[in-house]
Amino acid sequence: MKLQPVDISKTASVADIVFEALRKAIIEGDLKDGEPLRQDEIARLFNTSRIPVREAITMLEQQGLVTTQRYKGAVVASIAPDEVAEIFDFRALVEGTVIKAAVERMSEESRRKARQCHEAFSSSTDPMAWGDLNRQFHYTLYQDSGLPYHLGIVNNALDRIDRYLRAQLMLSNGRARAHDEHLAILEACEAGKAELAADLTRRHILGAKTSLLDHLKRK
Amino acid sequence: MKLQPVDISKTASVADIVFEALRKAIIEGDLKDGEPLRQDEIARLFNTSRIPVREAITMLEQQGLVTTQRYKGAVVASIAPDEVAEIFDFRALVEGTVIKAAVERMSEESRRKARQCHEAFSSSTDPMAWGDLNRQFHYTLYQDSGLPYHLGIVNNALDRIDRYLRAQLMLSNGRARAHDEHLAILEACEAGKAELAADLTRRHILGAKTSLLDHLKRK
DNA sequence: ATATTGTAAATTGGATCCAATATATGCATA
DNA sequence: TATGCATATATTGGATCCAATTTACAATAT
Repeated sequence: MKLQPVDISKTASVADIVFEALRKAIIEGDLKDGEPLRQDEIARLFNTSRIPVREAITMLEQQGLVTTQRYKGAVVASIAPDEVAEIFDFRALVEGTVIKAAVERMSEESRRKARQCHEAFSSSTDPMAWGDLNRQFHYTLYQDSGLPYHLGIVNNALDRIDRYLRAQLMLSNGRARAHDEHLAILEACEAGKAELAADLTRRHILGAKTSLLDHLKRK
Repeated sequence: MKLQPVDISKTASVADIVFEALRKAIIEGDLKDGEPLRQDEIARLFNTSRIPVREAITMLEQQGLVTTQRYKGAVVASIAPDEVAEIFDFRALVEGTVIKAAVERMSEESRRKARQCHEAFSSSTDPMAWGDLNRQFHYTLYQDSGLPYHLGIVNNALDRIDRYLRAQLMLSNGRARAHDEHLAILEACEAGKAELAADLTRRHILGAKTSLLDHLKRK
């Protein structure tokens, strides 16, 4: 007998499913800043009761993706330019450290996968896919860092500003620039130059920050 | 008529109260690693139903303070030495950055309050109070950083290892050493030496890390 | 005695119901 | 018309109930 074992106790609850769906909708910008989340409406959409929906919403609140007021409900969290800037600074700090650790123990497999992501990013013509590919590229480079706690925090930070990152990529030369900078980072990783990769990553993130903030102010 | 206005819509729900109580119990070590959280039992303790308890538990899970398994329930999250080490590294990285920003804009008020905390820490004979005073001291020094996002993350990291920090303070010369290092940090802040304060803070945290890990291994 | 199976008790997940609060609507009045 | 008030409706928070699953335990077989 050969069976692929599945740990049932880790299967997703209804709340998990609702949470993931809402999270995706928020970070992809399908649910806009300040848009209210009606428990009843969501429950109907998912053919369930309000209980799992409420659970999903409290999860989202802990993640900072929605804000709730007692008896008024939850709205998609809006985020001030100041906080966007701070999160980019934070990312530069942490992701720099993470990639440095990762380069020193990066597997051949990860390098290959990263290059694949990079190529997919370059050749994709679907602006909606850019955000995913961009994120996947970075994540692949971080994977081998051996710093799961750092990675969790980085992922949460990325969730908070994903919408803006996507917007930034669609700016005039956002994607071309990302392409070039990604390539430089990738080459540093492949050459085993950890400190260089860290430096390029930091600059990559801070560059995206200024570019995005310029754009936000001009509007 | 003079009234202190209170925003009713921000008053705590039952779930918030339960959450805070459980959080406190976990970080102070009253609830031990791996100890199960029975919804029914907790609900009875707080004279409420299981619904707010469940909400509190999902909040704790998002904070990483408990882990849950479907249909099996929640237990206080245990934390491997590796992860303790990683969190200390993370703290050194972020808190160094935070205190550097804070020194450059620290108010007279905050400096005075920090010194008060330091003195209270020195003179307190209650080992249980040390943890609080230690944390309050650091937090006061970080307050003026203008980096609320960073502060939130740091607070969460502290929650995760608070138990171990308390243990570390009670080690042979843990408190004496903390006292000396705190004093050095405080003086650097008062002298406006931001980079020095950052460096001392990083070393303070990494020192606590090695001291604690040594202790964990010896056991 | 040990292992295995079946059943009862305990526990969690989800649905439904009620209470508390907020929002919208209509009416009266200046 | 604009303002204030009262009521109706909508929405969230919490309690209770039922279903799904796990855990404890007794009975049975080897």
